[in-house]
This record gives sequence, C-alpha cells and structure tokens, in this order.
Amino acid sequence: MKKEVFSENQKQLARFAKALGHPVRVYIMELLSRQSCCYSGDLSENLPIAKSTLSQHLKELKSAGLIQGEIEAPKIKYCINRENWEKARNHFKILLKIE
Amino acid sequence: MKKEVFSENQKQLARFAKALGHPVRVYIMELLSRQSCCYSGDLSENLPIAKSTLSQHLKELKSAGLIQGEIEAPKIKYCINRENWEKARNHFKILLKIE
DNA sequence: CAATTTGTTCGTATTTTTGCGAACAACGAA
DNA sequence: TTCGTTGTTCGCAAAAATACGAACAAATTG
Repeated sequence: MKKEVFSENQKQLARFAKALGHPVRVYIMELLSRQSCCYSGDLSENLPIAKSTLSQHLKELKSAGLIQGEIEAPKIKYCINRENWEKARNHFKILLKIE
Repeated sequence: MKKEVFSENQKQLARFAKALGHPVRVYIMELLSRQSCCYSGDLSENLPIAKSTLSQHLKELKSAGLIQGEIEAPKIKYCINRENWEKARNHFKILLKIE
C-alpha cells in the first residue's frame, strides 16, 4: 500500500498540458476554440504533415479527452469536448492564478 | 524559403505546455506558485524520485523558462520566472478563453 | 460494380523523455 | 585539510513520442 504522491488534479493537469505540448495540437485546439468544430481535411490542408501523422495527433487529443469526433460520412467532424475543456480551463486557471 | 506554419505564440505555448506535461513538474510549479520560492531539498523530501531525476525536471523547467535558480550556497533557491510565467498565463488565458 | 474520398492502422525508423545509480564538483563546517 | 551537504553530470537502459509511406477500411459517387 504505497502512498500516492500526486493528486488526481495534478495528474489530470499534466495530461492536459502534455496534450497541448506540441505546436500541431496547439494549432488544432486554437482552431477548435475559435470555431468549435472542424473537419480533418481542413487541418490537413494547412498543416505540413502527413495525414497519418495528423491522425495520430488527433488520436492523442481524443485520448486526453480534449476533443471528440463525430462521423459525418465520409468525413469526421471534430469538436471540443466541452466538459473536459472546462476542466482544463479550471485547472490552468487555478495554477496560473488567473483573475 | 519555407513558409512557417506555426506562429511564435503557438510554439511558445507548446513549450510551456510541454514543460507542464509531467506530474512532477506540475507539483513543482504549483508549489512555486503558492510560495514563490523553494529549495531543491524541499522537493526531494516529498517526491518519490532520485535526486538526479529531480535535477533533470528542474533543468527542463529552467530551459522552458518557467523557473530560475539562485545560488545560496550550498543550496539553490528556485523561483518562478515571473516574466515568462506571465507570458504563459496570457497564452493559456487566450487559448482557454478565460474571463 | 469500380473508382474516389476520407481517414485509420501497420510497420518502421529516429529522436526524445524518463529514470536510476555512480561519479563528480562546489561549498561550508569541523 | 578533511568531511559532509547539496546538487549536477555521465553513462546507461527502457519507454514514449514523432513522423512517414504503404496498406487497409468504410462510405459515397459514377
């Protein structure tokens, strides 16, 4: 029975921060923050990376809980996961003493 | 002459986020956010990692510009780098639409 | 049905991150 | 000077992240 050193909040903040720790993913989240939804193709056009690489970045954002995908065949519409985005907001707000 | 896809702001935000992408480093920044300064020994006592590992995490926070060390022989006093902490605050504030 | 569009998964390679202990360096104290 | 304290650096190992193209899957279009 080992004492846990880090709180759930610290671990979740680290997960969110890590997900934002790459320019491609910052780019995506900035876009989604502005327009709430987008298609993978929109991203692919503007980013200088292979589509398989983009797919991986989207997967990471998804598994960190920051975005979610919705099938609109044959495309996929990506949106912010509002619930977790709000959590991230609060975590960073507290850490950075915003307001 | 290749077109640069990412803005400096995006890259800097990614660097800050990446630096916060580990529970140990979140722990350190939370502590420094509360009390503004601390000694490496304070951290070492409470964290379940080798001192060499802690040293590396501090190095990363330093090279991301989030903290700075001041020698108070034989110890080192670590403080938040206020200028960059403020920058990080603003970056996250904008991204997360805080306020 | 065949062809096209859209995006994921697989296999691979490279680089970076994380972590440890041992050795080392710098300093104050005895 | 010798000892202890403090912290970094080195050498190593294991794991994770980054990136690509090829192959694949699923759906729409012709």
